[in-house]
Amino acid sequence: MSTATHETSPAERRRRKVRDTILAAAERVFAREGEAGLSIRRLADEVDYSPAAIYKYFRSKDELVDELKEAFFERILAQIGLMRDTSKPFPQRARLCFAVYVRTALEKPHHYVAAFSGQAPGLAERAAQPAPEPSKKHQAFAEMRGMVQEGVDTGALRLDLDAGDAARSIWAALHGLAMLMAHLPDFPRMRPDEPERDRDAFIDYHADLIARGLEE
Amino acid sequence: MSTATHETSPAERRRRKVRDTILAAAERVFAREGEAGLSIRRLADEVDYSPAAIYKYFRSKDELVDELKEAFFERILAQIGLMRDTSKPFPQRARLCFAVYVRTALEKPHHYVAAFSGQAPGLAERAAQPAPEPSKKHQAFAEMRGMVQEGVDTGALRLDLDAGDAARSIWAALHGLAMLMAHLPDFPRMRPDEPERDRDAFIDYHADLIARGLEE
DNA sequence: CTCGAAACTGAACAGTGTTTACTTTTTGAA
DNA sequence: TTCAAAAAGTAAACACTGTTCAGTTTCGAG
Repeated sequence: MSTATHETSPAERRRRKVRDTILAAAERVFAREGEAGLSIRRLADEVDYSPAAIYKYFRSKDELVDELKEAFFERILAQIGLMRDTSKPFPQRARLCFAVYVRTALEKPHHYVAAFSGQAPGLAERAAQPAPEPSKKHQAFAEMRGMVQEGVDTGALRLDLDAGDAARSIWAALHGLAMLMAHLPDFPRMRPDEPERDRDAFIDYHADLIARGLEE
Repeated sequence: MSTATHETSPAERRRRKVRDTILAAAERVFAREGEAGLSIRRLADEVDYSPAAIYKYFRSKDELVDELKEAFFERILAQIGLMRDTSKPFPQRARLCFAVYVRTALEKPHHYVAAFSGQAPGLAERAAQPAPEPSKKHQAFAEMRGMVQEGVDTGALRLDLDAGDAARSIWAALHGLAMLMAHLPDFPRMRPDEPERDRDAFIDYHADLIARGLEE
């Protein structure tokens, strides 16, 4: 190192730029066609490199895709974070927060589904890192728990609630709707002969039902 | 046809037997290793046929796997059906039914996850069949709706509930827990430093929270 | 026994993620 | 400026995948 600060050498910056180009191209394809549509060869084509070149920037396809997923979950985290400091009263705020989670997840259904499809990082490679992931998922969970705790403390929610368990349950319920809607393109409608349904409205409905389970 | 009834000729029976053998082998592998671990070549090896032979019995791997998934969902349907005629009072019965859905789903996590992973049969091949699937999924949903309707009619649940919407919401909430637990091998626990958690107990907890949202 | 249909197979096609050996380019110091 | 070492990039191969096709073998009814 020549000067002083942990600077970025020109080479380093150039490298980072190429890496980002690859990542951006991958993001484009992935958003439209999901993991199935994203092949290394196609990606290499898109950025005008050889397939092998990709491996100079990412250890594997999984690692590359993981980065896309993490980035997306960071957005989910940010969006529900925005709800935290809203001035609305608690019951509304909670419902809004729930709905925002699902709505944001559905901005990129392929990303969201993929985030819960890869091998659970427990069976395959256990004891790899001692503290592998405070991953965005966990942060999103922590955010939920914080909100529940506030509700319990202020008396807006049942007093006998354990914030952790309640947050887990909430998360599961929201996750389910997100997954279902990501999978069934017009979910609230279940048969073709039913009338078209408003997805947004149903998300609110679901959020309300969850909130009710915590209140009373 | 020679005699009278829609009988099964020896050839037909032999064919069915081979088909079932393949299906059984596929089931074995799939239950242990999921769709990723089930390749046509490996399956062919397992049943001592050539890979091409499989295609005399199944149009594609997807069709084969679909049969495994449908069969499994039939079991889920049967299990929650058992709860219907239980003599327990409604609130308990509902909670039991919810829990049974999740527990049965987790008997074969790979099956359950795969059932919601294949392409949503809407974007790709629309207008293929007019009435493509009253699939077991829909029947399971219908079962839930029936239960909700009973609860509303007997006054055990809120009177303003739409049975259809409520059932959808319930399904989503249960689906979420099943998916989460299928993905995270020790779900209620989120960090390795937390104490081990009882999965079964948490399923009951979740079922209770859902039920509360419908009562009061 | 015969002949057509059904069962079955080996080989290939087009695709996948990944690795290896090799060439080209860039870089930092003498 | 020169020169060697390191980094960037690549063609070709490996070991897979689902699937198809041209054949061969087996079987069952007339």
